[in-house]
Amino acid sequence: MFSQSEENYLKAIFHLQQEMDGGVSTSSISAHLNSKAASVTEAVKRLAEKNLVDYQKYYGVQLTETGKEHALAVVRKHRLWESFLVDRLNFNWDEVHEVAEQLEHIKSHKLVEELDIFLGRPAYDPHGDPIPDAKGNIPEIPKKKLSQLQKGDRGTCKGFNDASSPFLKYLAKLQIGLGTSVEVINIEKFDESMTVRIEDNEVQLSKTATDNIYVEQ
Amino acid sequence: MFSQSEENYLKAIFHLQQEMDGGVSTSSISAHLNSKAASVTEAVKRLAEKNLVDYQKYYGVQLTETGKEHALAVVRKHRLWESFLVDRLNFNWDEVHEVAEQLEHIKSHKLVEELDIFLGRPAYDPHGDPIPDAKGNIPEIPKKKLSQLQKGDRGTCKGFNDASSPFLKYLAKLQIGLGTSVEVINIEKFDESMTVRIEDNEVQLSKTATDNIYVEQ
DNA sequence: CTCAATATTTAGGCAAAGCTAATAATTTTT
DNA sequence: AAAAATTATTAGCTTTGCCTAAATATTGAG
Ligand SMILES: [Mn+2]
Ligand SMILES: [Mn+2]
Ligand SMILES: [Mn+2]
Ligand SMILES: [Mn+2]
Repeated sequence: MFSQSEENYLKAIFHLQQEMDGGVSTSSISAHLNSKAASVTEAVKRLAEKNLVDYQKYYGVQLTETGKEHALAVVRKHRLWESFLVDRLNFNWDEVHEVAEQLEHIKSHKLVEELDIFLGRPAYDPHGDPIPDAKGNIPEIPKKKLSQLQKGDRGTCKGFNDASSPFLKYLAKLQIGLGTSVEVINIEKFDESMTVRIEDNEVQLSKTATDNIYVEQ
Repeated sequence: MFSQSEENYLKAIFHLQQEMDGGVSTSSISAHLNSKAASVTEAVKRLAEKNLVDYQKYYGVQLTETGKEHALAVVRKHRLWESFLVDRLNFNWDEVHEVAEQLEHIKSHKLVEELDIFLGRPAYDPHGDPIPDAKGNIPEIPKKKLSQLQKGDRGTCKGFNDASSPFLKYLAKLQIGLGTSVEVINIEKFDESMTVRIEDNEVQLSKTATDNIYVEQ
């Protein structure tokens, strides 16, 4: 039906439009996918041709209903496969993303459904991200970044925005994972870096790091 | 490393060279992959460039050592995934081939090894085909076609040459599966069709069918 | 409000993979 | 041993998807 490349664009646009409002810009897509802006322009033209996105020259793209449905189906597959790899095949949570990037493009309705059943219809993937159901419903949890907390606030880690292996390994080293309790001890004015308490240790986190950690207060 | 298309060619050549001796012809590859001879010629030139096959114009191709290793790795993945689909995800044996055609191209050494362990290192896939081990070793079982048996001979089904859904459904209807005992009751001279006994029933099988059923006497 | 900086699109290339039609080599038939 | 039939290769075109460099539109600073 759709090519891997097309699916990657749909997924990227889906994720980006959660963050921004209005159209998703050519440059944000190209940054997200490590490609060049010119390639993105060409790609979104093809997607618009197929009615998967609305595209206004110079003003970015937005997914159509069909485009969003398909993007959600890809996200569902990605997260189900990540769950499979961690829960059944002894992968670490920092090893699954690249493989899931490939597996998410396998086309078989039955495969997705049976995998879902086999895994016991999980609601969240190993990184704490919600898994859309077969109809594309996804629990809209209001996400708060750790960087948004104030001095003295406490919270529990609910997810991470960067699925890269280096970041996840870094978190593991600091003993930060899903469900970890954190307390903001101090925030440096000049670089917004944070001192947080995790169990009995105090650790320093850069703004870059705290921007990528989601918490629930 | 290698593209899906390249892997499909390697696998096709591997299977074809088991049957013929000497070089594998352009036309046999194109028939196997449902493509045109001209496309095959171009593809084998690219494969030869990468030292995956030896190619002599007009005289077909043969896999190099590297080419064979890679082909076996793809066959290993195909058969492991088929086993996974049938053993763990409730697929029927006639539904798995198309999906495995996609899954066999997923690139992750760890994934293959963990899947193998998860499945209990199976030796055969759901169709009775042997699964190569991580080093590419594959038990060379001497295959005999049902069509090669004589009147009065008995045998046990060990595998099938055609993995297509229609053929496998046909076999299921006749109650023929792996391990089924058959006895040759009669062979028609003019079309080589066979009457065989399966349990207490006698069924008629065309030469086309008996050519695709492997037995052990 | 104008001009420079930034973002985006267009133009022009390239490689992979496929196709059809034309050509050339091999094999089979007379 | 030719001629005919079959098989394989080459030539020329197409689409997808990506790139760089050039052109153009938008935006933001003064
Ligand atoms: Mn991921
Ligand atoms: Mn994830
Ligand atoms: Mn198969
Ligand atoms: Mn099989």
